[in-house]
Amino acid sequence: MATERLRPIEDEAWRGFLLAHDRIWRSIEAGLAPLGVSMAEYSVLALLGEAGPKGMRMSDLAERRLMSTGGFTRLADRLERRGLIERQRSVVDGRGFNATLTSQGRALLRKAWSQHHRDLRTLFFDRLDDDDLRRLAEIWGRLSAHGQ
Amino acid sequence: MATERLRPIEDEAWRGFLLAHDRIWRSIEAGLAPLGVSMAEYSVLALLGEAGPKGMRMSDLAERRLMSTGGFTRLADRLERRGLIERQRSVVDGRGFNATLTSQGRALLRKAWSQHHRDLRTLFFDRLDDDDLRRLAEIWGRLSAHGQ
DNA sequence: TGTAGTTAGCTGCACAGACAACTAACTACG
DNA sequence: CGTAGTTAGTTGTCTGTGCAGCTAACTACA
Repeated sequence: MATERLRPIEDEAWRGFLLAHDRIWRSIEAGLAPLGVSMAEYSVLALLGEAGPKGMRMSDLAERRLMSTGGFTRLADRLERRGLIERQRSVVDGRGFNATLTSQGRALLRKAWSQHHRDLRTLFFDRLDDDDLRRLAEIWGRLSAHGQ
Repeated sequence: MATERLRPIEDEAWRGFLLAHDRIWRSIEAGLAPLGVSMAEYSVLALLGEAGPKGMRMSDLAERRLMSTGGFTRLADRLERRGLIERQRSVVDGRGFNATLTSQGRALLRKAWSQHHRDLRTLFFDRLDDDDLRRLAEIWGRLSAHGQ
């Protein structure tokens, strides 16, 4: 309970983290918006793009996206309704579904990917050198480490 | 259009950023949840706490919170309905309202603040030394710089 | 093999927030 | 002073997501 005030440098590092994330996230969303995809939607297409023709299980997609399975069902519904992905009942597990990109989905992914990377460059990578990137990666590792 | 693949270190720095933010954000929300406040609600209380008895304008709060004024009206409604803040018509500008903490709000802020800082310590500050913090602050600065 | 427990995904409901349209109040300029 | 334009805040509507509860399918163990 004896939590004492943050020191200025702590405050700056923390507030900056939140602010930078917010700013960059919004910018990237705004870049994708003209293509009609949100970050959430884009990232599903990207995951399926990486997965190739065998696709991915719904639950794995939900987990990678860090969202609830309920929420992900709706997200997949939207993508399927727009003809960007397809769901097939899994052969090995009758409860599950396998999602794959349609060719339309693949086409949109290409455009979105290119936009996304362009924005990422100007917002993030152009402003950081390799030393920064290594340091960041190392810091993320420490922040995610299990114990304290 | 010649956007080439991300290098591994870029990928790691970027993905780690998103992941770390998500993880920490959720943990802090979870810490506040038993007190019945979300991060959004807490941060309004915190802003009003800093502002002192003179309070803050609705629009300034919305801006600091990086949310739409429409959305902020609802957020303020919730806090007011729970007796945590009060709105008074501004004396100097008849269109505006000034929000201030009630004593109930101040009491809740104290508890939430302490919880928030405890979590922030174990999730963030305990894992980073001053050199990390300085480096982060510097990086956030570069990421928010206007031009490229 | 049958039964108990678990898992995958879907659905109903609730809620936070965005956006656009609106009203009331302010400002500037002829 | 009056009129045109701007600003502060609210409201209606919509969308995305979480959670709890559900069904169907799987697994393990007696």
